[in-house]
Amino acid sequence: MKSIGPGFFRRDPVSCARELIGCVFEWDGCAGRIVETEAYAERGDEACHTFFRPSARRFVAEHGAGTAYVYLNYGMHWLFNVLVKGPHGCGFVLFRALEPVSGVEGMSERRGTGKSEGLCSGPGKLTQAMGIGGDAHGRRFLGEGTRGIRPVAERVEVVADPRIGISKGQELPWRFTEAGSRFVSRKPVVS
DNA sequence: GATGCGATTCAC
DNA sequence: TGAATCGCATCA
Repeated sequence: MKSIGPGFFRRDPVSCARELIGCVFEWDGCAGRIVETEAYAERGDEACHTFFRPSARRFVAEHGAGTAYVYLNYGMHWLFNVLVKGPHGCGFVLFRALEPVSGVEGMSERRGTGKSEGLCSGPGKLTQAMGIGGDAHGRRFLGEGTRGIRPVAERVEVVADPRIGISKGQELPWRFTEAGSRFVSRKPVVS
């Protein structure tokens, strides 16, 4: 079975984020089509952790492309990123929403709800549904055991619009969603 | 050891 | 639309 390796993440973060739409993210028996991502760039992006956190800059320096960057937000939500290290710049791809494919029962259990549309429609909900926590931080996961990413099976139409929930860098259209998907955290702004 | 804040979520 | 929520990074 073909799957995406670390080489996929040795390019620029924006291309990675866009091209991950439609891929299938697998994590310990759960899987979902990636329908929403965001790109963050190490340089020149005020919204990126590297802009204001020395520890994030250290993380980039000390880890390889394809490593998981997981952190706790609002004191309660784990957010899952993949480290990108390209020749022209590094950064992260934030996984924001999935269309559940398998392991849906486990997802519902962890989320405490039965509706499939809202199971992974947000970065915090996604990690809770998949059972991803801080123990994944700094770990490689591509092709490791039951974890990995499968490439797109069919062509998908991708929409770009501004990233969500940030106070700086809003001018960059670095949020990517599958056109018309009902599984995204919010419908993209029509521009 | 103290402080401030946030790449969210859910209920109203 | 608004408030909860609290661990972590950062700085003193």
